[in-house]
Amino acid sequence: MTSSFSNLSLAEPLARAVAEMGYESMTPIQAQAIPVVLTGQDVMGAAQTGTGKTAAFSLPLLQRLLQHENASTSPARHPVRALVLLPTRELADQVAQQIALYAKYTKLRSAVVFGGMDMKPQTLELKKGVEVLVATPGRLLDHIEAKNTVLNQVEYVVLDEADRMLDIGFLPDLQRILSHLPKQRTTLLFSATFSPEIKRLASSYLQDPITIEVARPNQTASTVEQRFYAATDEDKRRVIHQVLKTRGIKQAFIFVNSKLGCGRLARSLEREGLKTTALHGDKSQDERIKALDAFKQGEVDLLVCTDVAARGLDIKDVPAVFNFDVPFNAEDYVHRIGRTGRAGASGLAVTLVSGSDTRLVADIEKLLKTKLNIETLALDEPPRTERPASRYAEARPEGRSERYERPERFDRAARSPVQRGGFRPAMPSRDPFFDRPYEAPAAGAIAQWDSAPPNPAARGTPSGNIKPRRKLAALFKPTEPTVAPA
DNA sequence: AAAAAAC
Repeated sequence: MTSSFSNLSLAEPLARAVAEMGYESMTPIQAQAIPVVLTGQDVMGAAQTGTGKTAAFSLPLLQRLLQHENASTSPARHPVRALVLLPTRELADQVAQQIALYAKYTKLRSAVVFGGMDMKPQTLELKKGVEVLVATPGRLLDHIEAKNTVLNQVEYVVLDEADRMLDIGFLPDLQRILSHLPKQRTTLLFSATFSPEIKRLASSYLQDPITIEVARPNQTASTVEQRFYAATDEDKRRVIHQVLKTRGIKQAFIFVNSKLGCGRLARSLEREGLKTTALHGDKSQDERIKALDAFKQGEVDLLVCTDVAARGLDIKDVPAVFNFDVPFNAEDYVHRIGRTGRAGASGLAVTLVSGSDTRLVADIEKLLKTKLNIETLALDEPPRTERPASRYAEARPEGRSERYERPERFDRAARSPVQRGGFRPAMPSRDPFFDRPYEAPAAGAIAQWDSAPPNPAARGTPSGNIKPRRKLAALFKPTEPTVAPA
């Protein structure tokens, strides 16, 4: 059985677009999903991203839209007939661009709506009418409420990254959207991971679904080398430096668990001489686009990001992924490291494990059904650096006061930084990072606590800016063994 | 312990 696109008997405009894009043989997910989607049945598909999933559902979807005219409306109107929902703006954009390419020789119109952008251009497009609408949930609900679009003619719904769309954070929005759709419709769910709960929940949205599993669900690509290194929070950056150096890695994603930590880590790494940018959901859409672009263009080497970038982003040839923080959900681990080793390329995934993360690693072991070995990396002695006497001594012109050093001030009314007639000082790192003498951990040791201040009284700061760490005494108290009731 | 998605 040859699985080539030319055997599919796609409608001429679709076949032309596919040929033009250089597609010849189908990927496994395409070979399996396309015939099923063409029948119009519901689908639950487990497939790694980067395997041609978007084409796998959108080509047969477009084919069906072309085959079956919508009888209930005049051809002059363009009701939304297919709705594709995604959990992040970047993904929505990416999928919409692909669909637009596939549909470019058809008369079908497509559009994408997501937040962080002006409503008006989106509204205009929706009012002109589109057959295929790609969206993130929040903004779509906005448009529904503003009556910019009506979804009562929708024949096909696709939930991409379905496990995320069905998770508790998205579910209310999703249910509201689905309540606007006809009950009689085809529903397609795709994800690389399906937890048992999500599977159960998903099946309540599907009618007699066909299950497609091209790779075992919840699996990682075999081309990705997975490493787990024990490291305290302090040592984590040093491990990153060293792995980048010894492996000769040029570019990497570095995942963290919080937006705050994301900005902080990016700044630290930048100070340490690595070209770094940060990507997280508190950045403006403009900044998000710029960060991703800079990474794609190779202008920066490291993209420090939250799970906003964990799923589906199609960036070619990312040689490595670091988990600076172990993800809270084991499923997210699978998605994160799926950013590397795509389409058969080899990749490296390094997860940095501190003492409090062992539980999370155990969760990953359970999900992957694999024993994971936590190693200790012998770190090189860090180079000693010469410090100027004062932090800004080199940059401060003679006779200028220390107060002159802040280069810009923020104008609240104008919502923008105001340049002062100053200079941007060269900022030597104050970070003890490079200067700290290194103590090699015992083989197999896991850091017991991350940089706990030696003196409990020193926790917090007078300004109260820094929250005290967890109550250390409680952590070290021996726990009573629990006895099962008789 | 968090992130994402609307203004």
